[in-house]
Amino acid sequence: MKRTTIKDVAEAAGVGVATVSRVLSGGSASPETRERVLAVAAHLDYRPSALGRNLRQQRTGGIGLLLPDLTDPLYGRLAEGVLACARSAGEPVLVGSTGGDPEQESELIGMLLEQSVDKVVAVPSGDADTWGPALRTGMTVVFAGERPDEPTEEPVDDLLLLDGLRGRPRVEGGIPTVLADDRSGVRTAVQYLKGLGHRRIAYLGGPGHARRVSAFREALGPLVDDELVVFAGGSRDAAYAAASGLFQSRPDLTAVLAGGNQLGEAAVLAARELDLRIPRDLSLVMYDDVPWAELCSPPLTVIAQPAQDLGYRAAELVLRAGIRRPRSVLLPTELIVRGSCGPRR
Amino acid sequence: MKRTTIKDVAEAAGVGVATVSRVLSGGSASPETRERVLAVAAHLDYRPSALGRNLRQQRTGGIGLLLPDLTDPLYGRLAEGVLACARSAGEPVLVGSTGGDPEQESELIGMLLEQSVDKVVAVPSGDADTWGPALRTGMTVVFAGERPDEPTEEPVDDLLLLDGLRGRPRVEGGIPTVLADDRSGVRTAVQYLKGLGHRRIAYLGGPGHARRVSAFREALGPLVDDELVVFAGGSRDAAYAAASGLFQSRPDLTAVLAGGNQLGEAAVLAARELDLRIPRDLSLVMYDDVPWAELCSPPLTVIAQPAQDLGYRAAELVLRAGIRRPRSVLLPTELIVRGSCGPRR
DNA sequence: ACCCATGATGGAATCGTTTCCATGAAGCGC
DNA sequence: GCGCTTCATGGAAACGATTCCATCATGGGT
Repeated sequence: MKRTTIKDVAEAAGVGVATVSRVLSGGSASPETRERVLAVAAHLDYRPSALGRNLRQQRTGGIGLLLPDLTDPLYGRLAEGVLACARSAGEPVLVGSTGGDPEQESELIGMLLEQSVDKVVAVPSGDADTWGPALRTGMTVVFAGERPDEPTEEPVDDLLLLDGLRGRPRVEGGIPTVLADDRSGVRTAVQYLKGLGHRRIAYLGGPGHARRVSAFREALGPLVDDELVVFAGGSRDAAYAAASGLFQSRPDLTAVLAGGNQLGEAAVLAARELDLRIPRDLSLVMYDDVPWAELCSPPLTVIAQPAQDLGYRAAELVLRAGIRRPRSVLLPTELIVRGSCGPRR
Repeated sequence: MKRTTIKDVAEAAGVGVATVSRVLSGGSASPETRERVLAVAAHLDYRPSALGRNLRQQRTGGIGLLLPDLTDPLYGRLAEGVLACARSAGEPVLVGSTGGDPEQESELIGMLLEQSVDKVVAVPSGDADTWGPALRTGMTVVFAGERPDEPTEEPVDDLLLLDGLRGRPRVEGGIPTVLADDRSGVRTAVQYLKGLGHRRIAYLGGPGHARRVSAFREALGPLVDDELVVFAGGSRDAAYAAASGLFQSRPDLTAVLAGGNQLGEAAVLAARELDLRIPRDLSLVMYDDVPWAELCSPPLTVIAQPAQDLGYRAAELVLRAGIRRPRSVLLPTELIVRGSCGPRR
């Protein structure tokens, strides 16, 4: 049950190991030697061991993928994107799910470090401190879908960051990031709701929503009401509690923008529980298009992000790093109007 | 930017590399040496390279995870289970998504082989041929959630297999498998529907549903109508087409069991399109509980599988293999009654 | 006082691959 | 025919860890 090594192939073909290695990695060799080696290798079903190669070359092929939760369809799609890109490049993918916890994230980074994985795509939960060690050892990191919260949230800062997206060094230390254009997505949704006559619009947010919230405030302008911007923790229960609390404390609101699909779920559930009819009593726009949005009755109006592309592009960036200095990318979002929004009652 | 190696630690601590290795892996060493080495290692932020270790030990820690599609919440949960178990064991996880295609599965197995991953949890798409190479090289494989289709589907065979679940060698060559108890899940659902008075009950199935279908036939007994057992390919479109075709060709059916959440989705959509009201015109039971099942209106009655446990147990088995010869496991399913089933109209 | 057991320690081999370098042969121009 | 270049080729080093084995010191028993 021993693995066949390059040495076995070399012996069987009557050549040296160096020659086998060259043939297999495309180096120069005489046609007849090449043919013989190839034949023998195929016959012995030889597969070069990635372990030996990586150890020698001081680089592990393979990319790491860190995200908060594979259960969330958004991240599931993102992961599929990364997997698709990695597969076409023939690279293995190591995944870890952080549960949104910076500490677990940090632990998982440690594991990747131990595995000598030097290319990572991450939906970050932690901040600069969490990612410092990774960067210091020379890991190539690309963030996808999220970006570590900035210490300050002033609009001017955010504008600078957007500017950075067009090529300037990033505030986080130049980590390239693939994001959906939340700003424009939120703006479109808010304007749509405004156009329907809504004035008291709430934002139901989760962790890491600094960008979306600031876009929300900006789009709403003078209409913004701080009481209508609420945050829930990461869990389903917290989301439900937040939604329910919001609807009960402010029965005057007529529209709500849920910042993620779990929050949207919570909003639908809470509304049903409180006998608020959608869209008659309450208009709802949910961030992220998921299959069940169409199954809901009424079907939910959503802001769709190209989740799979997010992952694919991020993986592309991380693989190309070194060849070309990676730049950040902003992908478009789309407002998909279904049936969960109506005119202000 | 060079990695700090065991040699660096050894020099800095004024000892030999062997001593460092021993200290770090719990071998014997004098207290003061141990302390000094530990201090130096911590100070240099030393992490042993998994590459070196694995190469030497001829075994890669780390487990491979192969499943059809991370986008499907069922597999997402299963993956989270595997990840949770792996994390608690400190093992990295390599994932691949096969798209349900045996050829891609085979390719991914090849990649795992190259990476010297010798422990794999898989939701298999291919058959014995696909998995032969993996087994021949001594990989420890555990199947989860699915089992490769048997060449024959005779009930007697199936009974033998169930028997096998209690500990006898399996037909596939003894690969341990962690399954949800589909047989009992389907039976419960069918009896529930029968109890509501339904007689013409359809099964809407997908690839790899041999077990569920045979359980369905068995539970339905003489009521079974071959025209009411339809299969769709893996895609959403195929599922929708199958559901729509079924409803149109047999308007006399009064209940349907959808064999997976994508099929359930398709059924809800098709029913809506054809103006069939659930549950008035049509009762629906869906396999697998997903968050949106509760959001649907009416909320869907489902057969819940412990997807996360499936993954966790499978990972446990694959990690324990060698210590204890792994046995197959059957986990219970549960019928969750919500609002999508009514009495026969 | 001597010898043996015990335990700490470091050197060196090893895992499978890539890659540098030396060797030898062959081809070519003069 | 000689010397040069060019090319195929194989030996050996290197990667970073573990582990076998030899060495050395110490301590206890006789």
